[in-house]
Amino acid sequence: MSRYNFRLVEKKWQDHWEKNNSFKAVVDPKKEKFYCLEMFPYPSGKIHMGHVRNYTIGDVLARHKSLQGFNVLHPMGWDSFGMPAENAAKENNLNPKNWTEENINTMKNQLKKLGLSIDWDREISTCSPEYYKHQQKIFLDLYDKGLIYRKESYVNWDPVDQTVLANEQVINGKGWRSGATVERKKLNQWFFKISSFAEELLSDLDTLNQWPEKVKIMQKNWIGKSFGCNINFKIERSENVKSIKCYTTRPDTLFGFSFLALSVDHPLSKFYEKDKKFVDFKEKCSKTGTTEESIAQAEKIGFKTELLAINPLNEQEKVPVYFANFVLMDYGFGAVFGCPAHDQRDFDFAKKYNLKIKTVVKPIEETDEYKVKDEAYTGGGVIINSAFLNGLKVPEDSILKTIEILKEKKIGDKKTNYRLKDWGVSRQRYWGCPIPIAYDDKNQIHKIPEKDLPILLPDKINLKTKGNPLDFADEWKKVKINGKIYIRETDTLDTFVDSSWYFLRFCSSKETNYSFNKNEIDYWMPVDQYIGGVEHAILHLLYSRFFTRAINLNNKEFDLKEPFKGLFTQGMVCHQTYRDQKDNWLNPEEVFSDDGKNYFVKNKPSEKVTIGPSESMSKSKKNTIDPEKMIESYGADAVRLFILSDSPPEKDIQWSESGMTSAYKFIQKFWMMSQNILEIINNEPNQSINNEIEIFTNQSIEKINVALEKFRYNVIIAVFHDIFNYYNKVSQNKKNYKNLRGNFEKILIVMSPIIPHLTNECLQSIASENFIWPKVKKEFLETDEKEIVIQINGKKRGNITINKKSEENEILAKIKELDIIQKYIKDKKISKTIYVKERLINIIVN
RNA sequence: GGGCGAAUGGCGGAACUGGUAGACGCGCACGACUCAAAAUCGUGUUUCGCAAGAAGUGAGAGUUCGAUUCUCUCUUCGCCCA
Repeated sequence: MSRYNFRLVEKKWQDHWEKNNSFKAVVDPKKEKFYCLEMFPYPSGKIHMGHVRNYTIGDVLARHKSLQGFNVLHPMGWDSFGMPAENAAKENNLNPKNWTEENINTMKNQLKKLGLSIDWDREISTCSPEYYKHQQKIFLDLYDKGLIYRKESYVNWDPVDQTVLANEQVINGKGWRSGATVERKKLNQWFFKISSFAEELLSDLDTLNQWPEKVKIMQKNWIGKSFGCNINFKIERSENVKSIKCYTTRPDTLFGFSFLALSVDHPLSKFYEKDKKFVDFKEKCSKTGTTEESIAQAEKIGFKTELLAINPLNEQEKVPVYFANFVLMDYGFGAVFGCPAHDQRDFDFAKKYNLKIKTVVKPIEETDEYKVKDEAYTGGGVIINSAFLNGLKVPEDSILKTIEILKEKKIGDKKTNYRLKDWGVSRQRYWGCPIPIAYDDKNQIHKIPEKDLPILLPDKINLKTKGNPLDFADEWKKVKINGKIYIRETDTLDTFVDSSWYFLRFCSSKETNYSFNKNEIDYWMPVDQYIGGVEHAILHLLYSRFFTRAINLNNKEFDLKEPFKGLFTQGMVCHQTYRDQKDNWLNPEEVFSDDGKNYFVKNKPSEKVTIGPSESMSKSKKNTIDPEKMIESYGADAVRLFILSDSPPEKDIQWSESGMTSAYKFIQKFWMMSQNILEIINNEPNQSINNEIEIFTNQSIEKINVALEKFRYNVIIAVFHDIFNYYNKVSQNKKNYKNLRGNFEKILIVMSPIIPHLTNECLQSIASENFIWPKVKKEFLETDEKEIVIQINGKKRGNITINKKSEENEILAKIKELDIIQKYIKDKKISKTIYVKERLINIIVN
């Protein structure tokens, strides 16, 4: 018998699927649909193991649903705008378009070698004009709906990449890509009004019952709804202002008021612009980033004004007014009241500038003499030192009661606030979707007419400019609208925009006139199962939820709010890291070991290698494994099997060579065993039925069904091994039972989502083309007899096989006769027995 | 600092709503085949103990006839937010 030649077999089936268009999805109202989507990749060059894991998980689901009779949509595309292409093109004097297209070609071929059940007819690429034309249309649509606006605002500026960064692209005050210290800069920017959907995006999380709880909590925190109060503080010693408005979530600590802090961008700042000290101070503040994190970490500094603010609850009390670096203009009104005793930030500030620290909340167990000492007290308790507020419970009663009082006194008003800010989408980059806007000489905004879309990116461009290359594309920038010459917007859209609606476009990717085909959207949407990395838990998913709502607004043709019905977030692929004696990272291929304990450098065998912890695969740590090489050495089925086998899909997986070879060995021995079974089936007819085969097969399928529902794919692989162990014994028996063929066929079908090439090859010789997912015969899941556990005082002491219909006293009588039990119960009184049906019997003696 | 989650053999991990802890795999040991090795196959493999038996799911308590599973306290680690 020949070894399994995976190269021939896998090629054969991949060609077969391609030729027959096996995975083409067509709207069919008579069939129930299933839209299975994995997050589409960025075409960076080659696929990596993370992709293999992501797309294998999705493929198993798509194939399973298809066998169950669903009409499955399983598309793939490319998130192909973005900086890596621009940077690579700059370095190598290429065109980003060519670089991207080459990568797409390579990666598409690699994905095909994995044997994925993808409808390639629907392929999209976000950098192609056929795609971004529609994105520009959507932009104009949202602009007309008032969901897009332009404003001057402070941004995170990356001085190396010369571009604006989103808050989440700033990590520890540094640009996520360049690593440069991020600065604050004021620029005209385009914004999407995501904040106007804040309440809806928050409350509708409750409807997403097939999303991981963890992701919903992350989104909830990100939206950050808070209740609070607007308070007007009267101001003394100023000719310019009579009062300043603050937002606070802790009005109940108002008696602890000891300073008022303003953002340096507060309208009041204009009266200080001639004061050199203030200008210097403002300059110093601009060195801090704009993220909450960088502001929290920076040292708290202030600029004291001559103004005094009056405590509205105690007008005798007047406190200084500062400009401070920790107050953000776009949160509340750019002004906060400082209560050092109960806010750590205010506490630090008060310590630094020697301001009063008055305790107004005490923990329940403390006396009224309690005083805050080394740090602010932010916990619950009771209000003290606060006149008519004294005794209120913090936070249950205190906040709402205080707001009521302030409202009565016409000092303040209840207010809900959100942490979620509008989404800045302008990027000073070439390789992105052009914004369909132009400006006249008075800088007035003009829409590019829809008939002139798409606005193509200029082919010829000098990428070696500082800043945005499009700013220097003089010819391209000029545009004629209604006979007048305008200047185009040269910023391009954040690539998160591209991925915020691609799942809609997949439904009708060939539709040329409209962005979507209503028929197809109505049928396919929402995505039934979305699969991807947890790193996109907040932004991509939130933006997509926003986009779907924004398109839905005032649109009778489009009836959808939540794009992703089910969400699954998979873990990362990790691998051991290696370093040489000089602490340089080493590739796994540069390392060898004779004993599996001590590792050495391959071309310098005397040099010892330091083994680091297993970390997520990354090029910088050189601990990546090339999927294509693995597929070439072991075959796609083996790679698919291994990537699913070792850990539950939501957890990180450790890549190991031994695990990979073990998967390969399984493929080989399963093939051998299958050939033996197929031979038995074809050669030796036999009329008897083997009940055991029936029971084993049905139980195995049931286990697989249960595990599939819960994405426990690693458990399915364990069942595969059980199946091999069992059928291998059956094959050694060499007896052909009447029910062997049917049962083995079912086994091959339920294994096919994970190892499709091998199973299809085997199925070809015994089954028809159109197999369906087998139904479990319940009658074979359980037998009449069952082994149950005997416990004495809760400890396991033995087993007994009983008939399921036996009564408790019958079983007990039998047990009393057993020798192994005798010694535990003789001379003792049985005070109680507990019988758990078909599970165990517990005898209590004393 | 806040939120969420995790901790089970040498390793990855299994265990339905509280009911036989360690499925399955890796590794390891021994054996078969072989002149030999690789490959393959077989047997064993939580710990202590010759055995009977005892202990055992990060630590400590609690609820229960019975706890990996529920409750409380603590430790360590991971992720997110600050």
